Amino acid sequence: MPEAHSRSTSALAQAVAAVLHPVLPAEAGLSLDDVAGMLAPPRAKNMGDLAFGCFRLRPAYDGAPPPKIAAELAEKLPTDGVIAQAVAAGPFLNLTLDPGSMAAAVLPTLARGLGEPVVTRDEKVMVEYSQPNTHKAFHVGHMRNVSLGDALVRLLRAHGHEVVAANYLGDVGAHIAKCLWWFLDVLTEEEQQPPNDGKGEWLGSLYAKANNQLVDWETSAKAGDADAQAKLDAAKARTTDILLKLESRDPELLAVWEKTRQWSLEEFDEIYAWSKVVFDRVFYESEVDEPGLKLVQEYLDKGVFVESEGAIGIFNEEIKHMPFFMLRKGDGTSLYSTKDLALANLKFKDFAIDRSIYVVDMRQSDHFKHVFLTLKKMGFEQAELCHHVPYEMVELPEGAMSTRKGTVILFRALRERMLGHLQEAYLDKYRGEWSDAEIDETAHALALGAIKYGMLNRDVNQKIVFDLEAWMNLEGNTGPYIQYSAARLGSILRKAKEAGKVLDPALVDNAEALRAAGSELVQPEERELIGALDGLRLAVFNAASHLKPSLLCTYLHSLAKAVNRFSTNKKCKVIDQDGDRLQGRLLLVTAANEALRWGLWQLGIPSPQRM
RNA sequence: GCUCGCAUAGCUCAGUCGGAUAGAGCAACGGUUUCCUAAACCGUAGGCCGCAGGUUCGAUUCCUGCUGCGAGCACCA
Repeated sequence: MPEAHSRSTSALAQAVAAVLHPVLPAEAGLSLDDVAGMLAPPRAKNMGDLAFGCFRLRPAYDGAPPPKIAAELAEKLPTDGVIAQAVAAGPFLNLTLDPGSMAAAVLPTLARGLGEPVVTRDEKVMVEYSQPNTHKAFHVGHMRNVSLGDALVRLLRAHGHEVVAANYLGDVGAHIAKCLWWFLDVLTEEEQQPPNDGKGEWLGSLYAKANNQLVDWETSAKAGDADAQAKLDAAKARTTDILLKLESRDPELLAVWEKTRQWSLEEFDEIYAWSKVVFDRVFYESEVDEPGLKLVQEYLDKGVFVESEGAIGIFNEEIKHMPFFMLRKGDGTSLYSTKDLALANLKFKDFAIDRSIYVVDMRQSDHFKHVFLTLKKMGFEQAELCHHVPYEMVELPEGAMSTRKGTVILFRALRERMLGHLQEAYLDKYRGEWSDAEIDETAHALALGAIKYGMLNRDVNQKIVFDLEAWMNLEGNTGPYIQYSAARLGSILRKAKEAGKVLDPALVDNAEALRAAGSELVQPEERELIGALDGLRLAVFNAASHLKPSLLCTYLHSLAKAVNRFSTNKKCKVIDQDGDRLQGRLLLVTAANEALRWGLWQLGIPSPQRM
């Protein structure tokens, strides 16, 4: 029976609910799942494994106070199965569970391996993310979007959806015109040669120079500088000329555009490969600019769109503070908005999706409200199925990133600095002992852990202040901390195997043996770890259904803490055990190792075997 | 001005459906290694959950108003 790796209730809660539910009065009207959903870990560890709040039972008990209900339930509850002890504590019923039952309920599914996602839901979802512009630099800010979009793709798949991961590259538009203006009119033929390495970044620097020059001229012109005004006007005329030629596919310009665009695309491919991000479909703005303009003309003729100050657009009065949504510029060229109309159409037509998610920063919230509203007014009913996932910006300690001020951290510099630091601080000590390839691979995995976890471990509507030094510290609540706790578990399994001690593969399917092995897991750290592992599916469920990977981050950090408490405690050693206790601990370590690695991978973070 | 977001420990942040004594990380102080990885673990200290009302048996959580910070608001994407 295929099953998505996410559930709204945990395995332990379900096992307990099966015993608790029959004891509750039918008048309470609670289903088995309701009861399971009301069970949660108690406030403090010494209160037991699960707690049941009796507040909602009040009406069924003629309004009796919850503490009295809890006391009554504690009396009635059978304690010879999964529930070993039931104690009323105020309005709560605190339950201590039988170790063998806990282990049997939680560990086998994890120890078997969670594997690849299975489609269990009807809703097919497209997640569009990344959307970098060609001819512009790729920097840390873009990494938040990539990390977030990729994690959402993975989480929705784990949640049981069929997902189309889509990218949408900005390969046409005003920024291209500015870059090509600089490239063609300012650079000499000799200067037009890009470096062998980092062609895309080099192109981005040309765009930055062009843009800075235009801003400078504009500033001077406003201050009354006639010369600057003349230069600005000329440049603007030229960029418009380039833009028009680009949209009409002028052969000469097209050749330059194709050549330079390719430099950026190659760099993006390299970045995505390093980031372990894969797209099922890449859309290009260049494939929707013409269809977009056609749509604008069509709906202008139909009277849905109107002309205003030379531009074409629509007045969406629903958005009071800025009702006019421009769809075609006065010079006849297209805008981001123009292309978004055609793109939405294309997505639904080509992929038969049921839901379309746009991962784009929060500043575009009004834009997408306009897009979806406009689509609806055009009679495109599927606009209802479009959904913008906004997120806050990434800033530097000294303030917002600015290409102009040169304060951006470009991707390549970020990568090199992280890899260099990780090797020097943690991995160089293994030189000679490990192969260079393994050291490189481990540094790569840790760098991904640091940057992705850093970007994801924060609610989407919180700003991130990116402090490279702090993130490279790798202490505390970080990706590498979680990777480290998994590596330790891997190390335990590896050393146990060397000592000839392995998990009996038949154990996970043998109820009797499971109970016997599980009953040995009585140390507080072991019980706590089983309880923590029980939360994995719920964490994935919440992260996927709320589209918030940060929820999984928070869970994995608490799981890693439980793992490290177990690994550190000498009373929980594995290798010096035998028999049922050895099997119980091997089962626990195997399950925890799988949970951590699988959980991290749902965030796009690989786990090194050792570190 | 209008719209949206944020405000919780010294700093950076969690806090599921409104429920027990509001939790982590960093920084500070003290402790743990005859080592299944000290990138770890344990302990101490640290709080007007921005302010004022409202709803509720119960509010950090929901509602209203206010204050502070940030972002967006016509030819950029």
